Amino acid sequence: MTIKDIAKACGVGVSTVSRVLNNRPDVSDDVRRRVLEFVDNCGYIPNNSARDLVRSRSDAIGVVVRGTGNLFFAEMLKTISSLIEKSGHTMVLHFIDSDADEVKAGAILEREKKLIGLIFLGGRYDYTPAELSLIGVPYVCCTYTNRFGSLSEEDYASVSIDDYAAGYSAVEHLISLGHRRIAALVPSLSDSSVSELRYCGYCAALKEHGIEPDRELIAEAGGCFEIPEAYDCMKTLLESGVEFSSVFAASDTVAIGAMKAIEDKGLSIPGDISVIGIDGLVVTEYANPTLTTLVQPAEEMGRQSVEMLLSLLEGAKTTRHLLVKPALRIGASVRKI
Amino acid sequence: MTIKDIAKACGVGVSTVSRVLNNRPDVSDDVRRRVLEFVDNCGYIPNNSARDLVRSRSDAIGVVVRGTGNLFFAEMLKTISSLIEKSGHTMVLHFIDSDADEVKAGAILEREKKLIGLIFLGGRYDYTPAELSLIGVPYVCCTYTNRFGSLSEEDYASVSIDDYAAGYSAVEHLISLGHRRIAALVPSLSDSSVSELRYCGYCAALKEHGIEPDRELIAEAGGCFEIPEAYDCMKTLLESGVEFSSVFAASDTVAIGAMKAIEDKGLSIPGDISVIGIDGLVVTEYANPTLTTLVQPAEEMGRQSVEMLLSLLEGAKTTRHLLVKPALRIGASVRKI
DNA sequence: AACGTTACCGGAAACGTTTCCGACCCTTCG
DNA sequence: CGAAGGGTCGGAAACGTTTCCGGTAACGTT
Repeated sequence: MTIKDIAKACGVGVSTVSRVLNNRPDVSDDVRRRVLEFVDNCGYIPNNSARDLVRSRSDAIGVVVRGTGNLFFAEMLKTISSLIEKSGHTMVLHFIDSDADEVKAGAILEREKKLIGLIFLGGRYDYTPAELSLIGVPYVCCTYTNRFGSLSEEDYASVSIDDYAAGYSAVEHLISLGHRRIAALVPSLSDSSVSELRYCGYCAALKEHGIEPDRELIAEAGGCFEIPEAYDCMKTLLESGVEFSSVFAASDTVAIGAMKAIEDKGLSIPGDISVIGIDGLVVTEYANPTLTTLVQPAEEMGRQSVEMLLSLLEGAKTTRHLLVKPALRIGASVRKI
Repeated sequence: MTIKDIAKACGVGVSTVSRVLNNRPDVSDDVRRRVLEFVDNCGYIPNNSARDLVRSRSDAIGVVVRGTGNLFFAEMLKTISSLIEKSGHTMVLHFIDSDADEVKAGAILEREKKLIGLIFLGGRYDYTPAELSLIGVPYVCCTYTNRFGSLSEEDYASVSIDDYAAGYSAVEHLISLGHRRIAALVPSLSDSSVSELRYCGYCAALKEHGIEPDRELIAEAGGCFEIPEAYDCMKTLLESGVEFSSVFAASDTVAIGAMKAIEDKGLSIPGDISVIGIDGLVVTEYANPTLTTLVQPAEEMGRQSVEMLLSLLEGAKTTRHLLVKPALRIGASVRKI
């Protein structure tokens, strides 16, 4: 069944059928109705390859995910996937390693699959306009904030929580409960704007309250917010003998690893050490103890990313930047001292 | 840059270039080398739309995931995605709700995207040959075992752990440590072969050891191995006043929810109640207490699924069935009584 | 020497759509 | 009454590839 068959069956030309199917004007209501009615009943499935060929582009939106051990992305992916589908597009998913270059990966993907748009999940912090110009289609950087000014506002679109505020709030919460010696567990700072910003929030909150950040309390975990790396990192910190009453984990997955390391040392949470995370993963609501964390709404952010990309695809010239406010979710992993 | 350009540049015909690019015979070594050399240096990107159009099929493999809250699938997806990519195909991911029909969804997806193959993650237990015949391309049912004989071996291909054995071993482990009153927490039995089989393993192990399964100890959670549903289900069971010393959770996510419910009631694990799961999620290695579970190797199973599908695509007539043996991972959530 | 076979190659059709262009009819206006 | 213009439509080119088919040259066989 092709549009040629439809044309023949309806006694019209193929171009007319094409116009009807694409909601174009220049078709009389009478013909439009006739064609539409026939199409509805004949089980016609458009041939995307043919459309893509002549338009020399596809209907696919690429999603590049960096940091696959990060459960937060898994939570977002479902929303993103279903919204992309609902909008009539196809999602092309691409996982990359934490040390890979997502812009390059996205650019390759774009050309190979003839993407019309891209969503990046888990960004570095040091994009340059030159790099980004490799990408020839609209894109949204989700989970990325250009806090360090390597880009101007018009260079990109973004959806993220205010990672700086999240780090700041987390630490402020600890301080408000009497903590002064607060360790920080952050994934490779240079790899991610998220990590970097949350760390900066940590430092700022400390300074704001008259506490000088202590190099000894800052542990840089490898990887991309993965649990095992966080565990190892926390273990090393504990064995270093440095004193602290609480841990600021740069993400919930990091917190999960950290909590385990603490417990394995025979220490209790929050009895001996308090732990706070950022992300608000579902699973940490069911952890023991329940993690106190700053929630970034996965579904909301996924939805906003897709909607923003779609509006860019429709030609909206105003590249927007959405900064969601993180919300404190009080668990049982932090105590007053 | 098209193959026509390449043909012109190399002084050969387009069909020759096409043959070279597709590794076809009937090309002299000399010409082949010349074309290949040129192609390597000119940054040619094949136009998939054109290829798909003339072949009237794409290069895409569909992955239909049912039960999105199940973290196990998230762990598999990365492997599946990267292997599909590495094989030169495109992955089309499709999440469906726990009450949706994955065969129908797969069939639609197949036609719309002109898929060449499908992988199903999270299957029902009651497929019929008639239903499956809706799917016109090779497919692999991952996480599905045709234990109930509605299908014959040639009707499908599958990769899964021996879910029956997993349920059996889990319960046997509990019994070997002195447990006799073992509650079972299973997601909607009728929805999933996995759930059903693990439950059967549970019953069989009990009977084998002279314990009659007690209806009161069996709690059916809604949903698809989701944490919150499991929590609610466990909570209800605890409040029902039935006595038991341990819980057989049909999956690790179920176990996570169950453990939380138990702790929220002020009971300790494994002090008051032991918990055993199935899946071997990374996150449960870092739970408190570490979950005792039967590991199904996510990466291995993802790899096998893709490889099996690829071999089917190459025309292998032997539909295979892989049944991975689950491995007991001892944690701290079960105690001897 | 004639013929068959093999290896290699190029031309051209075909895939199903979009879109450009021209054509037709009808209305309106000078 | 003729021209202009808008509304409606169909034909055909074009997109870039694969594949069928036919052709040529070289070589071996009878």
